[in-house]
Amino acid sequence: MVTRPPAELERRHGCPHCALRRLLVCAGLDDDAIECVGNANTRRLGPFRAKEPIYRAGDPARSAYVVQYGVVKSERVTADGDVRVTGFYMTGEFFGVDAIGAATYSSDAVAIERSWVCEVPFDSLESLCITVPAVQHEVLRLLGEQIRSGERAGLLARNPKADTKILSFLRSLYQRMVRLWGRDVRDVRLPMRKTDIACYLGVSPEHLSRVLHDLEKAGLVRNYNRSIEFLDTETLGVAASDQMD
Amino acid sequence: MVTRPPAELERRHGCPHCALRRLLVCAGLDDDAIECVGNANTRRLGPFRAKEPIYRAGDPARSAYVVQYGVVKSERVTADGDVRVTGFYMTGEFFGVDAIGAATYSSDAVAIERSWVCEVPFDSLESLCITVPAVQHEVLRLLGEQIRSGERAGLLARNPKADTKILSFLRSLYQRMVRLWGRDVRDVRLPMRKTDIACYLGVSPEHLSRVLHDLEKAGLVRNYNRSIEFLDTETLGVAASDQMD
DNA sequence: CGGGATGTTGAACTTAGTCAAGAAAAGTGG
DNA sequence: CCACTTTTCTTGACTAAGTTCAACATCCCG
Repeated sequence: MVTRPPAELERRHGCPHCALRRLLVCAGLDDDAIECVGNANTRRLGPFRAKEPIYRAGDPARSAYVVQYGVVKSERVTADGDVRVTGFYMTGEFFGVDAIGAATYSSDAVAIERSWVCEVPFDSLESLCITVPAVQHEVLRLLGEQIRSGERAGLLARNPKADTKILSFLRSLYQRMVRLWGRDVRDVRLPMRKTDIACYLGVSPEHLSRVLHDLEKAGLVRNYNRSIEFLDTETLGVAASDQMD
Repeated sequence: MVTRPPAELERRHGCPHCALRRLLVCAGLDDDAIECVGNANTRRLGPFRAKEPIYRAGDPARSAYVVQYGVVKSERVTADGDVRVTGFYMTGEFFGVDAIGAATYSSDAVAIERSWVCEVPFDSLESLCITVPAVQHEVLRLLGEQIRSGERAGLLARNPKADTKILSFLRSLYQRMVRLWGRDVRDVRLPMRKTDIACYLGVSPEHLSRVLHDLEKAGLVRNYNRSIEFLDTETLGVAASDQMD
């Protein structure tokens, strides 16, 4: 059964076709053009409870998704048999896009907290691209952005210093949250487990714990048991060029 | 001045519009449809000599490229001021695709050895996508593949064990070369410098040297000064599922 | 045939992972 | 709402791994 996400978020990102709508607005289309999005087979799914999968590795890949409200992580089993988190997705962000042109998803997508998502079938998207060139342009831009953000993440991961990786991760997450909420938020708390962050960064949980302890002593963050709060937004928010590596 | 790459390669990948042509053949188009590719503004560039840039970070991003013959690397300066290699591209592979929808390139693309490339302007590609839906489909598939390969590289990079990273890197490179040459090659030699590989993997050159030494003792590779030769193709060529992490 | 770039080797040092035990939350069920 | 179990996180001591520094060998290019 599908219920609705909290009212405030409903106002901000709430239309059932939020994903495509935002895409189209970016593409500079007028209301008439946007109307035809109603024909696309997008639909809202949820709520997913914490730990509930949206899709699993091996499922036939048919749609991308946008987080409408909540937080989703993707993870996969590596060849050695360990699990590794491959991404975190917050309100308004796409996931599953990496499955375009693949037969099946290569990772699980799992809700971290109570979440709603908007499903965007690949074939609907594709036909919409053919109909409306501006949408195609916007979709290509989106895919390019995906490639770039993946590259940034890879660059971050290759940095041998764990401290740098962790700080960069916090920084980029902070920036995403500021972009999302549109204001300078200080009391933002990360919803994901520390183990997930450690797993994402390829760092041992113990070491992450120690580094966070140091960052707390330095006054940059406050270290809760289940989450992290940003304190020194000056240092964390510095220029986007610093966010990589 | 533009001369032509070696004759054998000319036969295999030689048409001036090789990139799009291959794309279209994959898309299942007939010769008539492929004919119209001639209208796209693709052109062959080269030869670039070793260390000569194809584009630089900050240049306005207008085209993707396909390596027609040779090897190209991409690299960028990180926030800390070190240089890091972000990718290697061999004959038939795309690079610069990550700049789609961006104002400028974010990395340098540099020839590693004498190379020819085929330029594919973004706007030509985009209008071709609008004209021929099958091309659009194929381009989306290509971008999806780019995202996935970036994800695989990131996963590899996050593996804490340097040995695993190095072996995975060799393995995936070996598989790419087999795919490229279409036969089981044993005497394949990697064209890039060891320092480049170390830099790409985020490992010190010294450590890479030691690991390669061990791999040579184990009979997996032969370790030349400027390059690496694959010996134990059995172990290196194992199932594609092993190539990540 | 130099001279600069590239690669190798060894030793000391630094960093991060592992193991094990304990503390703090969060979920669970009465 | 409270006690109990489970999960998640922290802390400390130890160990393994990789970096750094320095010296040397080798190769390639002009």
